[in-house]
Amino acid sequence: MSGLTKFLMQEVEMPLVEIVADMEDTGYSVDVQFFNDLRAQLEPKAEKARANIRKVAGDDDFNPNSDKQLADLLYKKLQLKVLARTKKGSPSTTTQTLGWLKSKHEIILEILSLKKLNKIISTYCRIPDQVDADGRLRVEFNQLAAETGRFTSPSVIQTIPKENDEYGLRKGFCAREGFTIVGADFRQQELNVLAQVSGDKNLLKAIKTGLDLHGLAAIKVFGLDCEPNEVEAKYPEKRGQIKAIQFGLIYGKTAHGLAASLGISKDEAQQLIDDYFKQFPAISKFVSTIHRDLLRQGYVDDVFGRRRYFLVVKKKVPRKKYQQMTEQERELLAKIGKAKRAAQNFVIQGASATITKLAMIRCYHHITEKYGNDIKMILTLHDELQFEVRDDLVPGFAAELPGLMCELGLERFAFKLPLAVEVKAGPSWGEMSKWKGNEGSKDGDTNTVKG
DNA sequence: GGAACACGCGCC
DNA sequence: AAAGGGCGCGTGTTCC
Repeated sequence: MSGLTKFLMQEVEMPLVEIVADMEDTGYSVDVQFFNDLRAQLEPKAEKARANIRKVAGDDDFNPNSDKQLADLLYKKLQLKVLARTKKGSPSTTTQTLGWLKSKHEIILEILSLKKLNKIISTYCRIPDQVDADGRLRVEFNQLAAETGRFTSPSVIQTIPKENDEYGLRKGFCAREGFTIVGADFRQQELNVLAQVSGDKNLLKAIKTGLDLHGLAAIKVFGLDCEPNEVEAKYPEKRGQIKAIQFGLIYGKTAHGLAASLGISKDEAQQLIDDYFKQFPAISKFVSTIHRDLLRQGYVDDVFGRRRYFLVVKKKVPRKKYQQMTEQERELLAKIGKAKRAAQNFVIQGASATITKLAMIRCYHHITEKYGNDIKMILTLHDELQFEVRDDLVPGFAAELPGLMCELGLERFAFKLPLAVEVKAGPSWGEMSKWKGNEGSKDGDTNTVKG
């Protein structure tokens, strides 16, 4: 297997094999009635929306699922302004674009509603067909599909709308009689990883305080005069800008992209980034080191030794002005830009994925030794694990989880601070609430364990 | 008729 | 000049 060191192979991926097999075997208990009722409720709605759209299109065979037909309706028949295009140049029909257009014609809302209904009907209302006779849904968790080392799983798991979605789909995934779902997610896992692998003292200090990270960074960058936890209320736009920068670091966002998403000029966005890097110099250095290594080597390694190759960067870029480049040369330049962003993301996402995998191993062995089949791991989702726990064991296990997930022996990989997790429990995936097991400790430090 | 591709959606 | 990483999958379109 390429890109895997001895450590990753022997201490991470191989030990996970039996764990994944067990988790796949166990499955997730599903409320079949919930999804069947939902289908009965949503299908007439979708049918009505479809009929209304066809009336406006003036065509009984009009297919709203076809982006081509949709574009013809919006931009030819209704003469709406083309605000965005697809990669290949067709007029865009995405939810975002429709959102910009929704005041221009009443049918837009109907189209948006139908898109959502179709997705739920075709993806989630089909769950009952896949549920086994014992009422459990068993899916594959693919351990090595993602370049970054993350798990992948089918869309019903990986893209299920969040609990505040109007249809409450996560409520359909529940614990069986006498059991409770207990979940734990690493708090701001990727930002935490970024702080630790870059070694930025200021960001580490911010994490150590356990306060609002974006708020604290905003205070530093803008020199605000308030407490970190007050920033959200007092300077929401400033906090939003910092949040965009900090997530942009994880995704490799450029000044141009930041400008677009914040609605400011490119110069202002660049100034914001410069100001941020001034306060967090080690992060600045970290990012440029990644880019340098990528261009020199054609690959980058994360802190655990996971490697990702980007061989396109080894190709020669002609020293020409953009206007004088051929189509191919421009494409090459774009690909190298993409590789830089992906490499920057890889070292963070990859390390985060390994941490979650190590936590799974730790939890699994503890559970099997101590609880047998009374607690089962049932789900892994990027920065989160879920368990089905016999009701009477919930308090004890919830108290153990932070230690299990955060004491991973990461010191030898440059992790100086303990990670933190938040534990939740409830009757279903959609109805978990924060587990308050650490009465008395101050909010930000709850569930934090020395690692 | 089916494979391969493009697009779009929603999650972390 | 382009301009946010990683996915899975449903649907439509294109091509053989």
